[in-house]
Amino acid sequence: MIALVDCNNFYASCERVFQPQLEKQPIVVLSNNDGCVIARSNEAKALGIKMGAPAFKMKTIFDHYKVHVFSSNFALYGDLSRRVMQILDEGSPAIEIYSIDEAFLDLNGINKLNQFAINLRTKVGKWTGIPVSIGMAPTKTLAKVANKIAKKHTQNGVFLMRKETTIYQVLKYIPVSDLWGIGRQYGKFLSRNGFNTAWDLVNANESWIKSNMSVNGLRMVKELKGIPCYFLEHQPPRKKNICTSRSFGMDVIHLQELGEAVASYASTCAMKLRQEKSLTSSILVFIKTNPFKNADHQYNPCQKIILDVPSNDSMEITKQALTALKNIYKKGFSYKKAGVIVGDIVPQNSQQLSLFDNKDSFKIKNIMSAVDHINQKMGRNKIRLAVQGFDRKWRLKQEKLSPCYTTRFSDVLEVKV
DNA sequence: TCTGGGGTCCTAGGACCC
DNA sequence: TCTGGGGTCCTAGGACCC
Repeated sequence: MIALVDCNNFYASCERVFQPQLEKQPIVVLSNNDGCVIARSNEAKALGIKMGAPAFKMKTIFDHYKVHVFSSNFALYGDLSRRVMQILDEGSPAIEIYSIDEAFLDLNGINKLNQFAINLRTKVGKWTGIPVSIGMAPTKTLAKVANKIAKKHTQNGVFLMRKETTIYQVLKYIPVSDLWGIGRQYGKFLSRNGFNTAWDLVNANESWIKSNMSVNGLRMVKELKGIPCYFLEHQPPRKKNICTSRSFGMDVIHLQELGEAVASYASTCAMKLRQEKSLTSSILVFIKTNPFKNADHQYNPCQKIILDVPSNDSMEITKQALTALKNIYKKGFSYKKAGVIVGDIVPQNSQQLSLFDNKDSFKIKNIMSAVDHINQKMGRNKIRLAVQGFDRKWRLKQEKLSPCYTTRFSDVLEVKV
């Protein structure tokens, strides 16, 4: 048996932990640059605020219903996530952290499943302030279904789906588009072909499913029938690509400022590579104009540079990224977004050296680990490359940012007695 | 004024090799 | 009359997830 633990309205719940007066109040959290709604409390959902809605179009509703609006505070969400996952890890035989707010648990050897889940949920709530829902079933896909029921149709936030009769009964009420692995396109496609509920898929012709929805669709159907096709991954697999990109808070015109942004994203990619103990062999830089400004000329170029020797050195990766940027930059456009993607990633310990490379890689490695160490201790970007700039006018818009209650000393709550 | 960021996997088709 | 069989690698496009 597998459990899926999912934090309810995670980002919105995080904002509420340190502001309990917001209990029962509508809350939304906006994407970077205060662009779109990416999380909503139940009260905000009830007001009809849609996921992904552009914030500027919702302003009247926000004002009228006194919705509490937050910029995203990933330092806070990441830290609370880490705390929730730690509790789940300690309380179960094995865990796969699936995303910032979800984890699969291996339930092997646990007897009273319902009681176990209720206790776990209470503990997470008490220790972190984050409400979670827990669904339990024989496969990951079914655990996802069970979780949905737990969240929407139970008092205690826990739902166990084990007996075949229970499972099939539930599947008759689940629309195909609610299933894990069915997105917009497959949802429409299946409905055109007469499949409405998950139960219809259980009874579908498997070879038709495979030829129309690839092997992934087939796996999903098998999992609905209780045959496991996806297993717990105890160690996160090495990433194949790492991307750092942002929209700008304002239009950026000059190469200089664009360069600061690209240099910053490149150094962040290099830092993420070092965290993963990986090296990249290719660096892709892209810049984009604003696609919503129809009247403006659009220009969305990219360039990829292949490295002779795989690297995770910030200086090297940034230098290459800036070369690519200079190649694609054109005057006369207003740029809205830029990004760096590193790919062809290999493990740090299997670096293919070059016969003609005369860099002192040992020295560079020491520099980078000293920089990482200082930045970890003293705050992000305390030590950085000068090309990353100092004004950073292109920075994100974050007008409603909450304090980093748990990760920054100056933001720790004060209690007056 | 104003519209996010970060990933994975699969398949088909085109190129190449022997 | 009529043109094999077995591979690899790369890319673009399309689907999905959070």
